Amino acid sequence: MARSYDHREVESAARAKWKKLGLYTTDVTSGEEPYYLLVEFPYPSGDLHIGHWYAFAVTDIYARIRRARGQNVLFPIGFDAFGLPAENAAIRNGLDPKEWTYRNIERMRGQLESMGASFDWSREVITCDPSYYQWTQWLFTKLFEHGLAERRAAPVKWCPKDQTVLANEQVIDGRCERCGTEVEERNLTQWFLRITQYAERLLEGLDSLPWRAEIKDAQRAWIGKSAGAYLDFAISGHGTIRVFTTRPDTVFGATYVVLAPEHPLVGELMPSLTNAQDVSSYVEATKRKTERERSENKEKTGVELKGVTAVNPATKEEIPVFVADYVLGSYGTGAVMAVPAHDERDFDFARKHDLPIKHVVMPVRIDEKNPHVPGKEVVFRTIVMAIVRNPATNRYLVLRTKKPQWTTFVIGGIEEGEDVETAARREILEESGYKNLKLIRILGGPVHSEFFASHKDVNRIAHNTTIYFELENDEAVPLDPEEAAKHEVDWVPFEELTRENLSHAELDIVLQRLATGNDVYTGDGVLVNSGPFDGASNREAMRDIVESIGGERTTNYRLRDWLVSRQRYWGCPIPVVYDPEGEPHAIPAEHLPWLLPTDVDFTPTGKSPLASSEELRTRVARIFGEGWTPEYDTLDTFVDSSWYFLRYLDPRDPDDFSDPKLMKRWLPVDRYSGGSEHTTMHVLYARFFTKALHDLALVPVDEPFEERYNRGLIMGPDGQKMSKSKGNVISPDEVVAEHGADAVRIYLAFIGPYNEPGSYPWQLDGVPSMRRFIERVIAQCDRAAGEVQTEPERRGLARTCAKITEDGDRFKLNTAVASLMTLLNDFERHSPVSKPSMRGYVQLLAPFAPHVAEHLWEQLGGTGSVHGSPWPSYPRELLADAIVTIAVQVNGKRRGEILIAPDATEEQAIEAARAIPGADEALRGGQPRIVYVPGRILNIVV
RNA sequence: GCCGGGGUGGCGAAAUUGGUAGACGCACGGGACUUAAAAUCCCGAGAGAGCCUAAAAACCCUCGUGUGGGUUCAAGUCCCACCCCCGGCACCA
Repeated sequence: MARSYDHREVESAARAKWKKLGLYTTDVTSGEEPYYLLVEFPYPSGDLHIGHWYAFAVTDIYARIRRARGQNVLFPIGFDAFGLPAENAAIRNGLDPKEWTYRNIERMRGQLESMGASFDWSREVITCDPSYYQWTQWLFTKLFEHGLAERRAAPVKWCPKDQTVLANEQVIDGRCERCGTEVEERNLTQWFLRITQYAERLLEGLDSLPWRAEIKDAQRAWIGKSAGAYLDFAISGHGTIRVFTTRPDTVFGATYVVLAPEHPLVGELMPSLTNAQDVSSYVEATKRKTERERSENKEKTGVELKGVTAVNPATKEEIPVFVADYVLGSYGTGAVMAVPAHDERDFDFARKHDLPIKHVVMPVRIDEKNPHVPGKEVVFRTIVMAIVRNPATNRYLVLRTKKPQWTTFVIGGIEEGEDVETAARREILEESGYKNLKLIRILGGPVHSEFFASHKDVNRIAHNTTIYFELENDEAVPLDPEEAAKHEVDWVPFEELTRENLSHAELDIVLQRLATGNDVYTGDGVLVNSGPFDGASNREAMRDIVESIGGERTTNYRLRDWLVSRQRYWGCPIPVVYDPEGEPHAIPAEHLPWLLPTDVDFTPTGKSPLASSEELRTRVARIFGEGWTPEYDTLDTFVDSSWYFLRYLDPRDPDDFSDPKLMKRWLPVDRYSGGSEHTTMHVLYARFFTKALHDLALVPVDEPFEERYNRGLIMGPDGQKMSKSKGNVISPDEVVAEHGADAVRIYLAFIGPYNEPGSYPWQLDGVPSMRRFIERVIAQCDRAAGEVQTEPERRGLARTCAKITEDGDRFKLNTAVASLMTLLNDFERHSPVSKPSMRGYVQLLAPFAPHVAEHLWEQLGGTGSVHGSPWPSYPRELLADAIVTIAVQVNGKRRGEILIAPDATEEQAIEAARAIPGADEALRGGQPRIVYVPGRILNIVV
């Protein structure tokens, strides 16, 4: 008989006991099996939501499992406490951001404690506290001294509502990440951290990290490495334009050059232009557009720079120069060579502006039905293939040849001096007699195909250009009898133009061009129209082409330098002052922390509120002298969170940002758990900080996080994202008050695997069902009797203990909970269970339901705290079953099962299987093949 | 569009990495207790046929892990093609 329990009483008693025992204060200096478990610290918004519970309660379970296994676990907590909401509260309600923040922290501490989480509160860090940001500032000055922080003018994203600069990462679809306002572009002098210097190492470092593919790939995409080359295009009388391209192999096909509107050369060339007016109004119009408008409009616009031309360094041809906003000023050199035949964007632009399209890479099709015959002569031909449609019947012209039994389109060689269309018309007339044809279009560039031409007994390599005609009428001249004897003319519907019916290996590519009108070929192949490189593989020729035209092989990254200046009050002041000449100087360590002034006006003006502080100005003058001026901007809050895991090791140290000995012992963080939204920003920044500080000999490791897991998302009961407007928000405080923290903890662990992102709807019956489970455990403890453990009890405990250990390490706490439930089911079937066994059970339960476990531990006569008692180590032989059930199959189909020792011999298994009629029958007939996997399966194959 | 992750009962999910598919839980059905209900406890359950029956159960058979093919004694798991959902990136040359 289960009884209800008063979770309030049990929880407060347990927490009081832990506090008295000081159970969760980690001694970081004792070196026994240190394990650093980190979870992203929260922003003190003032209210703990269910997502926080999911983040902290489930990781707490794992911290407790590790501790129970005898390890010294560091599981710290703190607050990422600088940020916009505090300032908004100040602007809107006239509150002091500091007071607002600390009040929220106070409130959230209480809520976090209601989880029963085993945080070591003595190591709490608060990023807005001067004792913390002093070291954020100090680290910034170190980066500055080593050239990793620099000040430069740059076009920056500006949010007109928040009156601040945004990092690229904070712009989502051209809108401010926070308030959704469309962002503008402004040119300001700003502080940057030079993360791009670490692009390659940030990329390489990923290779050896055991993270999930989706995390690594997201970071790789963010870094966006591409190998290519710089090529220089001479401009008539104006030096050169340097372009970046990943496809230098296509330079022979570059038919124009495009500059981004921001490109400095546009201004320089302006005086030489005959259409300077048009060009400058285009550039101005682009500037006025938001990022969003620019990318929304997929129609490619642009203006030719009339009066200047560029010279293609490969062909020496003069080609036009354009300015167009489909080229980004911020990537590569801000200029591209346009190869419309082999680049989708250039193709769109060329079509729109009627620019020449020159094909230089041919796709390759080898006819596997008709491959080259070794030893035969190889004959090369340039040919044309004509697709002719009769619009009246909607059928296509094919020839059925007799000698090799082929069905083909009209096909033939292009003769000296002939163009593609003339050759095609001639061949159509000769082979089919039709003469009134309307040219529709040429289907892209030539295709390189290889096949064996049996009628000529030669291996053929053909460069085949396909041309598409429609029949104007079916007037035809009679065929030459010799020609007519060779083949017969037929008309077939489109559906019959398949690889089965036609002999062209290049059919797929031709039909796709016909159907989609998209002639761009971006793949690899054989070069053509490329001078000395004709016939070579484009990949293999890449290096030589770059060399031959004096280009420079290089690598480009999508990653940009990290803009850290914010025109905000509630952030870490950038520790810099300017001398009378305006040169920046790092503030010396003795003046740190460089305090945030308090005499400021928060009203947004487009400038940092710090600029309104009289105290800051006089402070600078007093310390540095007359004429010296302060830096008014504050740091992006991502800077604060890029090193907090270092501070946790030595949070109160007044003389250093962390302790070198402790860093050596505890780093890297063993496991870091957080939200997938931080994969590309926070985690990348923290990795960058670690590498940079490692290079300055300040941090012993090169990578901060050994393991990184992104947790899933808790959805509302309706499967939708929780939001106040949808009315599907679950308030953890209410659920906890009703059912108790332990039930909520178990439910969150049980809801799904924690080692993968995903979304889990909140099931309303979920928490009560876990409560029921807890009450069944209580009932079982009440019933416990006797001091002698039975063998099955010990086996069950050993197995469950092993399962929790294994599943915990994979962060699959859902199946760990299931194993506890399974064991309880077993115990209930064999009730009563001995007291030592129930004590063992309560130990295994303790990480999941720490309060009630403490209560039961006392009730069962356990000494001290259950959380101070490491799990007993169960002998390995308890894990192996003496007898297992294995399936018996006949020809792979299950016919029954037998009970047998896991190490039984094949003979014993077969003997046992004779009891199963189907198996017995199979064993009797002839010589069955036996597949026996001990402990798993017996398969009889007849 | 590109990259990544997925698709298993009514639902959340398991499956030792090729070896009894659906553990564990929710919801559901039946029963016990109760004057009754709630709570609790016991039993059942992927789908479908067959057999036995007054009806059921046991039992046995077939099908079954998005779709279609393949490899294998054996496929949720491996290979090929395709469909759908989720996440990231997206005019990055």
